[in-house]
Amino acid sequence: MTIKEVAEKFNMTNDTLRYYEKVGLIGPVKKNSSGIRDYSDNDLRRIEFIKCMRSAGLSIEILKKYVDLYEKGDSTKLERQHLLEEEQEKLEEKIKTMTDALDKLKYKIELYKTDKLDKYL
Amino acid sequence: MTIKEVAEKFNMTNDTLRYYEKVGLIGPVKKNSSGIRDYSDNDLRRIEFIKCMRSAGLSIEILKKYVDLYEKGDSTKLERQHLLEEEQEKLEEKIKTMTDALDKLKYKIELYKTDKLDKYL
DNA sequence: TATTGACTTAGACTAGACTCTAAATGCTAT
DNA sequence: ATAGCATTTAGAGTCTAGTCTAAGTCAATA
Repeated sequence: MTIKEVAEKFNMTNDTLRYYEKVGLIGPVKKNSSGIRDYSDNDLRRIEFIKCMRSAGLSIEILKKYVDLYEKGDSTKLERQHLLEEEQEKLEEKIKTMTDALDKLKYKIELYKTDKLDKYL
Repeated sequence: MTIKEVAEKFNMTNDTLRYYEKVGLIGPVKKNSSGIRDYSDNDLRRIEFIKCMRSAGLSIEILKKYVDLYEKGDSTKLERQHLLEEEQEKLEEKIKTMTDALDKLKYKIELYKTDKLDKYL
């Protein structure tokens, strides 16, 4: 699969794909005889995972750490699990924060709708 | 209230408070005779709102737009409501995205825990 | 064969949101 | 009154995560 096809499939840019490869989140992707990337199914699986985690706000740094551990082999399984568990906690907290803000936002909108808005911002 | 007290109360830095004031999210905050900020209750209310919305990911740009509309008076009520409704939608989508990612993360952790991990990242 | 368009690289640039620095002034305690 | 810490300003610097540019290569088409 070409970079363009992958980019379209996952709704991201060619630049971002090359950038992820450069920082070591994916690949190195195989190139054909004339130097053009040809993404494998395994590459696609990784990209999907990375994309999903990035969209949830996991940093490139933490994902890189996870990928590096994975590359080191089975001996890092427990460490990888712990890393993911930490990110799970952070994510749960973030979702909680956002849900609280959403509730406040909804309440304020309700004040607008019922014209019970007070004099403050 | 001094900038330091406000910063502590809301767990942010003096710099951030001055920055928010510079870009027009709050204030201008009153200064005492020797030029030092003295935050009013109204300032605090604003800061709390801004802080909450920022923590949910609303951009400074959009919050500035909201504040500017507020400053223009009652004639902008409907526009403000619409702005908030749009942000509500975005926020709901973001929470959904994050919840989906969280589910995948939990599933992967479960694979680690039960040692059913497949050979992929 | 010439052009067009996709791909490649290295490296510069950008946006957003702070965060820090320097130099000046002010407040408090000794 | 002097030290030592907090505050002020303008403006520079930082960090993250891309995004863009320039210069070059390659394959397919007119």
